[in-house]
Amino acid sequence: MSYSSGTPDKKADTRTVILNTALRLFTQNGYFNTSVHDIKREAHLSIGSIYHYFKGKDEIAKALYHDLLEEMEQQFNLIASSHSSTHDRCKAVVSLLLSMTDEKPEAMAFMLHAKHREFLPNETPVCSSKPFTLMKGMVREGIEKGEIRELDPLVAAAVMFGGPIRLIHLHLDGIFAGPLVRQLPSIWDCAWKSVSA
Amino acid sequence: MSYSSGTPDKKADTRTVILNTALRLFTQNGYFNTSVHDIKREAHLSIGSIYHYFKGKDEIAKALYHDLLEEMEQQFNLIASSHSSTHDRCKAVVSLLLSMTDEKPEAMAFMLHAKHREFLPNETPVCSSKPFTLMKGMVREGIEKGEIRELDPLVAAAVMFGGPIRLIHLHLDGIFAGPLVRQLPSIWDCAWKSVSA
DNA sequence: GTCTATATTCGGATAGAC
DNA sequence: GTCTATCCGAATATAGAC
Repeated sequence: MSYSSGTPDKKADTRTVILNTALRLFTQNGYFNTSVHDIKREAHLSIGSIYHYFKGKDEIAKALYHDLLEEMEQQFNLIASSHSSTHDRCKAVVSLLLSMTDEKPEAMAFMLHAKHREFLPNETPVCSSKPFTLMKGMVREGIEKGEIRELDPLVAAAVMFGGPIRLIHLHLDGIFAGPLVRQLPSIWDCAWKSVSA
Repeated sequence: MSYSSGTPDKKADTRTVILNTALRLFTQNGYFNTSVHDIKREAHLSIGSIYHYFKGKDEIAKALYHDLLEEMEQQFNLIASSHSSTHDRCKAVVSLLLSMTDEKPEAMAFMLHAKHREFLPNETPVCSSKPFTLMKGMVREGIEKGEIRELDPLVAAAVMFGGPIRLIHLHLDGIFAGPLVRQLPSIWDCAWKSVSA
C-alpha cells in the first residue's frame, strides 16, 4: 500500500488511512452513498482531521484516482521495457490486470467501474488515461509489425483486452469465483487467437 | 418508445415523459447528479405530478431498469427462436447489441454502465439478469454441440462478448466514433475466432 | 391528476478550542 | 494536527388547494 506521496510510511500515516478507508467505502457502497461522516467513523478520525488533509470529498476521490493510475502506468512501462514482442507485452498486461484484481480488488473496481465521469467530471476517463493509451499503442505497433491482423487499432485493442476485462467485471460483481490468474492461459489463448495475424 | 405499461400511448402520456426525461438526465449527468427538480424542469412538469406517478426517484430508476431489461429479453428470445446454430445466434446477439447502441445510446448506457448496484442495491445486477443468462446459455449449448471449444462457459461468454461490449463502452464514452453496426463484420470475426472449435 | 408551497432530513464544509 | 460543535444549502418528499 503506497499512497503516501512525500513521506515514507513509517507507520500508516493519517492521509493513507483516509485514502484506504475511502477506497473501501467507495467501492463497497459507492461514492455518493459514502459521506465524509462515514469515512470519519470507519477511519476512527474526526471530520476536522479529514478536512485538514483534503479540501473536500471529491479531492479524496481525485487523489485516489491519480495515485492508482500512476501506479498502473509504472507497471505498464515496466512491461513495455522488459518484453520485445507485442505478443509478450500484451500477455504480460493481461496477466497484470488479472493479478492486480486478485490482489487489490477494490483498487481495480474503483478504476474500472468508470463511474468516474459521474463524480469526477473534470478528469479524463479511464479509457483515455495513460495506461489505456499505452495498451492501444502496443496493439498499433503489433499491427505495423505484422503480428496482429490489419484492423482498426481501437477495435483490435477492444477485442483483445475486452475479454479479460469482462471477466474481471464478472469477478468483481461476484459472478465468477476464484483467483483470476488461474484463467490466464485459457483466456490469453482466446484473446490472442482473436487478433493474431 | 414503449414505456407505457397499461395504457396505449395515444400521445406521450405523463409517465412516459417522466421516464424518457429521467433516462436522458441519468445517463447524461448520472443518477446522483440528477435531482427530481431537474426532471421536473426538463419534463415541463411539476414535482407533485412526478410524485403522483412514482413513489420516489429510485422508483423511477427501477421502472426504467425493468422496462429496458424486459425489452432486451424479448429481443433475445426472438433471436434464440429464429436461429439454430450457436454461431448464428451469438452473431445476432452481437449485432443486436451494436445496433441498439446506435439507436438508443442512453438506454444502453443506462443498462451497461452498471452503476445500478450503487443506486439500486436490491436489484439483480445486469450480469445476473435474464438477457445475460440467456447469452451464457447459448454459449454453454455451443460447447456441448462442439461448435465452441471446451472452456469454462463463463470464460467463453466473457471473451466472445467482451470485445463487442468493450467497443460499446468506448463508443459511449466518446472514444470510438461512428455507427457501431459497421464494425459488425470485423468484430464478429474476431469474437468468433477467439472461441470457435 | 396537476399544481405550489413547505417541511424535514442529510451531508458537505467551516470555525475555532485545544 | 486533531478535535467538537455548528452552519448552511440542497434535495427528497409531503400537504393540500385547484
